[in-house]
Amino acid sequence: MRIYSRSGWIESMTEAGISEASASFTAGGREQRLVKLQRLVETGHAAFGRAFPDAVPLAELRAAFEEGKPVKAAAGRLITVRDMGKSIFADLQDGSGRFQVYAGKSNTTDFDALKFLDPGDYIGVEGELFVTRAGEKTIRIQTWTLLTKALRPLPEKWHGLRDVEIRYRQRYLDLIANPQVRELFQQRSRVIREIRAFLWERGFLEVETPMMQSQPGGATARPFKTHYTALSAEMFLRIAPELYLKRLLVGGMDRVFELNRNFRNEGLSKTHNPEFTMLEVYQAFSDRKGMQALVQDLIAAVALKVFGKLQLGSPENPIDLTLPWREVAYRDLIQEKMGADWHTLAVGEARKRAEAMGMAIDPSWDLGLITHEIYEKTIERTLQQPVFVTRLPRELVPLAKVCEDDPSVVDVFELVIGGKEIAPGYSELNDPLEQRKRLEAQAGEDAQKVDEEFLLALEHGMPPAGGMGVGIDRLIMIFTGAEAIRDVILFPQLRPSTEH
RNA sequence: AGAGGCUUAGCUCAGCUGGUAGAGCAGCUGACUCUUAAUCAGCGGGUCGGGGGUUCGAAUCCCCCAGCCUCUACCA
Repeated sequence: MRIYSRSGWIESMTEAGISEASASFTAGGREQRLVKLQRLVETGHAAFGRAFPDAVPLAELRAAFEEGKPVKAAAGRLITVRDMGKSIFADLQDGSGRFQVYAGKSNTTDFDALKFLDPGDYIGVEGELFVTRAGEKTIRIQTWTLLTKALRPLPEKWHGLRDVEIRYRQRYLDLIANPQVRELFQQRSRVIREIRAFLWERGFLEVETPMMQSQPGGATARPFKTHYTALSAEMFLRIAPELYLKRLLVGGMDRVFELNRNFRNEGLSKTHNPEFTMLEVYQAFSDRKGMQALVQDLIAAVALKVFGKLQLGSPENPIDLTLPWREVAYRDLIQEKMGADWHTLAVGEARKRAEAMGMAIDPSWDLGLITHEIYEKTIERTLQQPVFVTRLPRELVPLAKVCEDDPSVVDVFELVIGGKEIAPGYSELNDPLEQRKRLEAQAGEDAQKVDEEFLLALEHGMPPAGGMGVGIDRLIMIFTGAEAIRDVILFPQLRPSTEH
């Protein structure tokens, strides 16, 4: 018998020697499921169903439950099936949750064909609501429709899916098997929506600037290279949108933001994925202080909207986002941790102390570099609660204005939460002559060239402005207590695999 | 990119000093009209990540390769 041969599944069954007479069942259940699919088709069910409109989300059925109420349409994936002969209980799962369904030989149409269903299949049902003796809210199925036959079994129902490689490579299985994973990504989506809503309400315009750039800039990072055939040009995936967003400030777009991906050709770690989501915000006539206020209001407001509270993080690393957040100058923070005399030390003495802390210090480094190494490697990770570290050494930030009272430091903040850098913000440098000097000084060491078109834009006049960026993936980690960035990215970068 | 660890059935995991590969869940057959990790009886399922070596004999010891994890490096 040949049914639905277009996709070739009947052929593969034939090749595998599977027929009605001799079902040579093998592990994994795929062949059995192909046979069951064939049986379902023979009893008049569409192999793979079409639209099943008006299906009520299962969570709504639960919320508006009334004994005896008819259910015109509900649909979902069979998760568990408890077959008791003339009576079958099963759990149906859709995007909103799970709901038990019941089929009885005396009250369900086409009852016998239910035996050909498996966990993983999608069905649509019609029936009525009732409560079982055990008190479980349930749909009594009157009629049912096969929507999709799953040819592969689900992951184990009790232990769930633990194998991290499968969880990331086949995220759909993770989402099916682990409800908390699905919930986390729902939260992520809501966070992003609330960020947009917050900024929109304050008059910011969302824009999209090039991801493919001939001159990557706005950060110091190794870019991904690609080739544009039509232009015969080498292109780069952007490492930051900053220089384009500033061109928009020059163009008179006073309040802009972009919420999108950046790409950096760097290694993987618990806190690094090569493509990551970044929010960048620019506001004309503002400055570092204004952005600091904006970012803390933004993060606290979004946390309240999505999670309903400001106490987040994990039990091991609780985080309290109650406002206002601490602000401390870089220099003072170093003194607090390293001793009041730190900034007056001779380089040799500083190196000795750093090495005594177990740090590897390059002999050529000056006091500033040694200090920053200590900040990044030991101090930053101890900053659990939100803190704005301000007044960083100017060498570290070439795109920011220097402080009025001390030109050796720049008017910036670095927001640290949970020991991780979450958001930098600056009083943006709008002096094109000074900007050129700073970029050239930095370009000297690296292969990174000066972006002449950006400087040309600045020469047309950029209003004084504050700017900031928020690492969205890391923010989600803080909010949800996730310990690895891969747990907040649906498809994190993995090495290409040829197996299976 | 460097160091260490891990890889056994579809899934979760046992497998001791080398001696014919195990369990639970999933699957198959049967029983059962209120189960919910359904239960009961029976059955099938493996290139032990891949390749090579040592050995009478390798999941187990050695070498190479691959993937994953952790740390380090580049960075947010």
